[in-house]
Amino acid sequence: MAQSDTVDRILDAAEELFADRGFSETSLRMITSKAKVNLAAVNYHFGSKNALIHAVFARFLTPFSATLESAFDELEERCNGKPPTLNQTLWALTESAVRMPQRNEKGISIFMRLLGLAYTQSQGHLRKFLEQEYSEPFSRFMRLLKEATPQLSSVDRYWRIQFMLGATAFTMSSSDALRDILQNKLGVETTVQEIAARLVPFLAAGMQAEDAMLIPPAGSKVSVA
Amino acid sequence: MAQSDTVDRILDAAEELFADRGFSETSLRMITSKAKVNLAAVNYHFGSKNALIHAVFARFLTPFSATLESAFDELEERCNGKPPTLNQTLWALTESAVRMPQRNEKGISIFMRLLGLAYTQSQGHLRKFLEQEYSEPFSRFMRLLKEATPQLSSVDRYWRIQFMLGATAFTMSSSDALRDILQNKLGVETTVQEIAARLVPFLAAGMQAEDAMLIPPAGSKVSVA
DNA sequence: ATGTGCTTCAAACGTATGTTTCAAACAGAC
DNA sequence: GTCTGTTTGAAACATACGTTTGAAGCACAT
Repeated sequence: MAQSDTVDRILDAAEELFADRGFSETSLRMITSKAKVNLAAVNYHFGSKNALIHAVFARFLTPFSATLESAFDELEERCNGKPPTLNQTLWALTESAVRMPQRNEKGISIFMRLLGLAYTQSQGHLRKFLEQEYSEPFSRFMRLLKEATPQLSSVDRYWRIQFMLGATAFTMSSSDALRDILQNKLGVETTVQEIAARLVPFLAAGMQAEDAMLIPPAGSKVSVA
Repeated sequence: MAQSDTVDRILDAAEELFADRGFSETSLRMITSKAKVNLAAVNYHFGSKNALIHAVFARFLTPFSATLESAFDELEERCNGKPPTLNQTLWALTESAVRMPQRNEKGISIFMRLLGLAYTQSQGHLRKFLEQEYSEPFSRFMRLLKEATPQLSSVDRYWRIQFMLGATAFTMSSSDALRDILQNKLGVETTVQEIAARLVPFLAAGMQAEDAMLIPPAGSKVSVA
């Protein structure tokens, strides 16, 4: 699909294979043979496998972060002065993700899966790269979350953000498989948009949960009302 | 530490390295040199690297699933007849995890990280192994969740369980890194028990969220039919 | 002490990986 | 057409991996 330019063919193949199997488990030979290009092309065009990984992320993260920035701009303008609510902030994010121009029907799913891998697969170089390149929209999102949940302590907010990230990345990364299971079990069709629409209330509720922070003493029969 | 039996030394080293770096990124040579045993010992005692991975999981998952079963037994008995609440069910799970006898101070953290890896790192053989060996406590947990949330539709419950799994697996799989970040940023120390204690209220609140499925704010192009 | 079964050891095997090499093919400018 | 810089191609490189081998070591019953 798209143009038959070598660089793009490599990126397309790498993106899909990385999302399917992870980084270490995907060899350059798999990528180049799927892309139908010569093995040496990766090192010629990108320099190294790690640089290819960075390029795969940059290709969708750069336009996404631009879309996100303008979504935040619009949101803050619409709220003129007052901080956007948690729901508004989360919706701005998911809408930006869903509205991204997709290379194919699996686009959003691959997108999410890669983001999840970036976090869980402890590739030091990737972490460093992402932090350097995309710290701005990330911190802005964090700031909006902070302003939308002033009742939370910094520590509480930090962890709950991690929980949100996890629920999102995990669900979206395997959304294809999960959709299939649901289809077979209950005969229900589901779109990614619908998953997002179910996810956001879950996240918002969790984020705003009453803090029932009692670490139950050993032996206690816990009952959190 | 413990006995200097070769098998245990290998398991100890493998467990720690797997938790630190993932499965594919950990070589048998790293494991055997850390364990100070001969390279061939792994294949001699376990048969293959995959079998070693299974053994690492079995060593803590078998006693854990036993602990969990009895925690569920006790919980259901205590509720005599009435289904346990969502909070009770979630706490029974996390308590069982936290109370497991630890090999060292990093025990629970390694435990969680490995569980997270099992989900996120798409090792087919591991998935199959875990499903075959530990399906019973898993289905029981699912049944308890169903009884604790009768107000949810099957579809809603299905997705929200995925969200819970995701938040948990994701957070736990990178809990060390996340703890370090928190330590550096806010100077706060965190134990795994505290993370779990923060996670449970988040999950419970998300699970029981009002189904506000129509939230997309004004100006949104998302329409969830 | 001698033989037996299990365990360790150093070395090698075959395969797969990321990377490099250098000649051939190509495109566009003159 | 010829030259020039860029891209492709097949092959090799060095290294790392999981696994296998066969001899040596060991504990222990006879």
